[in-house]
Amino acid sequence: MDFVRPELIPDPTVRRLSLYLRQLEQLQKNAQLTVNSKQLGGSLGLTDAQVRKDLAYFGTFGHPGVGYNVLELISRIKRILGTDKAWNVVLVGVGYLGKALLSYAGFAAKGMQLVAAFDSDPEKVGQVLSGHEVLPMTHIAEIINRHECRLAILTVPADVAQDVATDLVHAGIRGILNFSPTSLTVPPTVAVQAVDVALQLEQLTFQVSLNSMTRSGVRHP
Amino acid sequence: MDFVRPELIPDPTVRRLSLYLRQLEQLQKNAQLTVNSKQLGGSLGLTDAQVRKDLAYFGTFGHPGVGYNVLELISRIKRILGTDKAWNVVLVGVGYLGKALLSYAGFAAKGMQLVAAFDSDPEKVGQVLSGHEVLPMTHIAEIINRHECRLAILTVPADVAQDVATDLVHAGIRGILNFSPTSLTVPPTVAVQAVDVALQLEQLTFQVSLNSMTRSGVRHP
DNA sequence: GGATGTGAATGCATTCACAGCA
DNA sequence: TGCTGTGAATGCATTCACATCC
Repeated sequence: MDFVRPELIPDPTVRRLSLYLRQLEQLQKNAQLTVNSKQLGGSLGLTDAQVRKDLAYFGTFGHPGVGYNVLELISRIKRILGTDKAWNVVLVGVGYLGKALLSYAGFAAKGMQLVAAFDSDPEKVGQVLSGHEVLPMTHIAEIINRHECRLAILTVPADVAQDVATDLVHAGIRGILNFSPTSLTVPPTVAVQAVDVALQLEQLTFQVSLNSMTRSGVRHP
Repeated sequence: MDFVRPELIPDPTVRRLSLYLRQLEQLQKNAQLTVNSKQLGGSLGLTDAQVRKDLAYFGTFGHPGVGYNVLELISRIKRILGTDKAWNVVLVGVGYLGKALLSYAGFAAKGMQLVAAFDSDPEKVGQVLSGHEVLPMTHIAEIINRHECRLAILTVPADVAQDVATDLVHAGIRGILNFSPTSLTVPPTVAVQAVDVALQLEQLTFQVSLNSMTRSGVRHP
């Protein structure tokens, strides 16, 4: 990577970087060559200043009077996010969700190589799903080592998630995409991203309840 | 709901409310009767002050010198989030992900009634998946009306997501759980929660790259 | 002219620290 | 004493506004 003092980049900025990338890839498909901060932010509901400040954390790659070169910006952001390289990934827990993720094409598009899937259920071990053989949990450490995996997708039941996570970390995993509804405790050298559909549904019901309140019912001036 | 000036509650607070609820339900299983702000926050990596401030937005239901009554707090938070009532939900887009979500038990646990699934593919229409018959898209408005659905789960390809979302909103949907990797444009009366696995993977690769940089490589003082 | 990059100003969210209650 | 609820203080993130450059 090529920016200074990386530790003090705001988390929200990194989130938006992914959004910019998504938007830019769309523009690229439409054969648009350059984009300015107002356009890029507008479709995402962000201000132009926000976009410029975000990008400025990582260097200065805009062109005053013109905007940003779409292809250039795509490649810069990919390098920043680390998706310009290939990553080997393991998936643990082949339930409904795990199966769905095994057949998810988006991983490969982001440079993710799914090298193996694991499950503790002997019934599932040996099955081949979307081209991936399900292996027993006992092989986790060996496979992670052999393929130098740094990322894991965790789709096991909540009550075993912490134990599995600890094993993964010991085996060398440095980032976990956690689909189990539990807060994992891991060393500070390990990153965790939580995906919790139930939680997001609750956010929705809250917002919807709120909207229906503030618009129809009593006004709060 | 029973709190004043709901429009000025910080978004992060609402997110954490869901986390508290998850934690509290765990405590309930362990038959713990009360919990103080330090315990509740600790397991989630939050300070005690944070917990107290969050809860105080919605009233005063702690007991000085004691803490919070677990059962009472669960029921209060559920009421705040709106998950004490039942919600009818439709799912649109029966791909790999849609199928996985149809068999997801977590919905029912949060009071969600999945009333129908829709897909535009004639091959899929008529199939019964996890007890839900797949209906053609032409029936969306009618079903939403008949069951007074306010929530929708959107698992269609990105290029049709905006059109489907617009239809859903016209049919009366007020909250969308969006799994398509696109930013939806909807009226301010409609809430959207985005679930983007590819995006979260990018966050992970960023953090992992960062960690391996700042720990082994050059230090940035 | 048109758009970037950036210090300064603003606006939020988190943390502190303590009064008050059981 | 132990813990809550909360104004005050701090710390971040966003927005403003303008000097700068193509």
